[in-house]
Amino acid sequence: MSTTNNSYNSDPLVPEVVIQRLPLYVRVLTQFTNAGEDVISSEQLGSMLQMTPAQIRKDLSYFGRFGKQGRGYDIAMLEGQLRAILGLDRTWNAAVIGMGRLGRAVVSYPGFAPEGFNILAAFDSNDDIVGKTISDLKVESISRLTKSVKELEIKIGIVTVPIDQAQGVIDALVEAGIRSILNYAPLSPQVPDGVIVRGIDPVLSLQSMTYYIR
Amino acid sequence: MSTTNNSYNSDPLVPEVVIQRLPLYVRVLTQFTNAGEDVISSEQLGSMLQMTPAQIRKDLSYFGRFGKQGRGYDIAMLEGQLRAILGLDRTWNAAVIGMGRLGRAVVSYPGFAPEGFNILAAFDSNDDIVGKTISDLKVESISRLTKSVKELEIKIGIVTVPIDQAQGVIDALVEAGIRSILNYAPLSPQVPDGVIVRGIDPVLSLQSMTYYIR
DNA sequence: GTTTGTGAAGGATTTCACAGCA
DNA sequence: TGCTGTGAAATCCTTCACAAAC
Repeated sequence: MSTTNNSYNSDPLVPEVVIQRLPLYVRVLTQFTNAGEDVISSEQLGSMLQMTPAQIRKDLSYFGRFGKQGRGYDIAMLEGQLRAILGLDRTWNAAVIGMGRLGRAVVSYPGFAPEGFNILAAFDSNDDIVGKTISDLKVESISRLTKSVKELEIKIGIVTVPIDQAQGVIDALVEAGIRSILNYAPLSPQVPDGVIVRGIDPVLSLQSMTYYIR
Repeated sequence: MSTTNNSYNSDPLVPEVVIQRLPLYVRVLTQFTNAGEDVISSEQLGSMLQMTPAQIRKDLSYFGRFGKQGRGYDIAMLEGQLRAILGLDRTWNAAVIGMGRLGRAVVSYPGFAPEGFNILAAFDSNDDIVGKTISDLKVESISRLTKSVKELEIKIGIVTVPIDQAQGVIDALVEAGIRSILNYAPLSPQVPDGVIVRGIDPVLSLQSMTYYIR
């Protein structure tokens, strides 16, 4: 996918792969709530996600005992628990760096805010763009990154600059104290331990699919 | 990730995880070629990608013996071999289904064509959009999907419709003979064995990062 | 009867460590 | 000497299978 790119694991007690599946569970639970259901079994969850019921039960068992034998899981309760575990029971402030075509698409994407991810700042290195307002965001110079990150309590950096600027921007984000980066640039950046980078790279996803259809 | 979402594995002799890393190697090798280098060691590749040299050597050993002891790998040769293994030594035709905001961003993204992925057709269910030309593509009705997929030899479907239409569109793609789908809709679709789906979902990526910074 | 939670088993992946070659 | 290729060891992850709970 795009693709995930990370090596940091703050808590080896819970495998990274498990953490990455929890949002999938949250998503299915939300769908079931909207469909008016109350209770769901690991069997049902598994068939929605094309995975085994045992894996779902094992994943959940890292965090507690959420189900009732003979019945299954209370959907609303489980969704709430998982959201709390993932830190989704609050909002998160993000900044987008790079306001070209991609950055504009990202700030106007309507899928972030409903999930609690608020893009509060936009940055660019190009003086022709700095100062303009795009999707209600006043574009700032990258030199103001550290200042704005502090003032706005930004915890997530979204990198949408061209590839040749990406490592520099990521260095600047790390310098500014950001520990979570969503990277749209097609490279694997170097980051210190403790900083998590997830890559969004459709080309990489396509390039591994072709192996199976070639 | 974005995020990857797949369960099909046509050749269990080579683990899926290995296949997914090969495009990363290709990308780094391309960078090194552009930087004028001739030879690279597993140590160097590993430090670029923040992974162990042993893993890289083991991954490559599934496909052959590409290196020279005491020296490393010839960059151009290794890149060529990996591209051939992945099926990247040819072009691939793709169709985008859903020409709203996201679909327009995808067809105008300049990163696909240089890597050999050509978007040759665009579809939408909305009659107000069908017939319009967007980025040189005449938008067709979804009812023409099967016909156009055959005529244009399209092998990859890129799904950018709203969530409530996504499963239906994916069913139609499978029906039309497509076995590789890049899915931008935020759901885990049901697909038969033999069809590969990779999901591009920035929200899912963010939702697992917050666990580590909460 | 149904379904969870979980040790134990099994399988997959990564890392080690070193023989062999340039 | 330097670095690959690879069996063997170690680690990690998934699945099994069943006692316990409803």
